[in-house]
Amino acid sequence: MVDGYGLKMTPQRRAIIEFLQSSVDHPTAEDIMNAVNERFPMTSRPTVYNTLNWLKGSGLINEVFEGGAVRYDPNTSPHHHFVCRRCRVVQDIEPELVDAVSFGTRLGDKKVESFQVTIRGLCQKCQ
Amino acid sequence: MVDGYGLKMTPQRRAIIEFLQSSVDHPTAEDIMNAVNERFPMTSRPTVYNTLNWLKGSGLINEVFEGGAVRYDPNTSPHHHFVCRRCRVVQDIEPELVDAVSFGTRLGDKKVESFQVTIRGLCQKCQ
DNA sequence: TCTGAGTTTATATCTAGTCTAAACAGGCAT
DNA sequence: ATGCCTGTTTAGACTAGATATAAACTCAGA
Repeated sequence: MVDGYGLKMTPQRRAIIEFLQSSVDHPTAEDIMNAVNERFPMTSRPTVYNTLNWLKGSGLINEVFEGGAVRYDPNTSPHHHFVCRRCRVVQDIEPELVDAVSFGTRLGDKKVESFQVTIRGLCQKCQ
Repeated sequence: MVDGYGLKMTPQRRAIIEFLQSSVDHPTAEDIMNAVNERFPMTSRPTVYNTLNWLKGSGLINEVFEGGAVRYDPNTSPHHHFVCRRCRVVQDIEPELVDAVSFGTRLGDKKVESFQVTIRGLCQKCQ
């Protein structure tokens, strides 16, 4: 998974990678730290974050939901959001501009209540 | 905006609501607190959060991005995510299950680089 | 005026994540 | 083998975002 990315393999990093590869439930950094500490007690928090940020930078893993502060939107009609990678501005996207995601109220076993499309890229100013 | 929701109007709440209504850029709680404090110095952080949570519960505003911990996903192929409202589990949704969002590499003035669909509802166990 | 429900405030606390400095480990030249 | 250099790990301090608690305040209604 990692060869060729210039990463020096260490037991801690191997444990983090193996845990991620075996996981199916999108663990948080905390989950990962707990799991790795069962095999390598005393693996420190910064090591976990260092490794995760590095794997992310190499494109080997993705962040599913960005953390950071919650943002509030007074527009409660259905619409989507565009986030600029550079300046972080968030702009509303009217739904008709997007080829609507359309599916029933069920998705396999799941009862769908709402969905949100987050589009990422560069805004006009940042291009 | 608020009449009929059983909310008692106070200057702080009015300022928060008016600021939100005039905003187009999805402010954070911090942004809101700073803005309200220009009109009502010493409006405390808990008051801002109380009011926001209350407006959210009344459906008058939406949270655009959930805060909380970042989650990591070793699956780097394009796919979407389902989040259960009750148990918070996150499951991968293969893209072919969703009527794909399709649009060009431009959306008006914006350069689109990626997009992510987050579907919310109840998972099988929680229904 | 008094009372009490609801609101605001200050403060403490919690969680997620980053920064810094010191200790440590391994590879390479001498 | 010894010493140096680079990169890694660790502990601990720190920051930001958010919540909990308890005391003080406000104001409508008796």
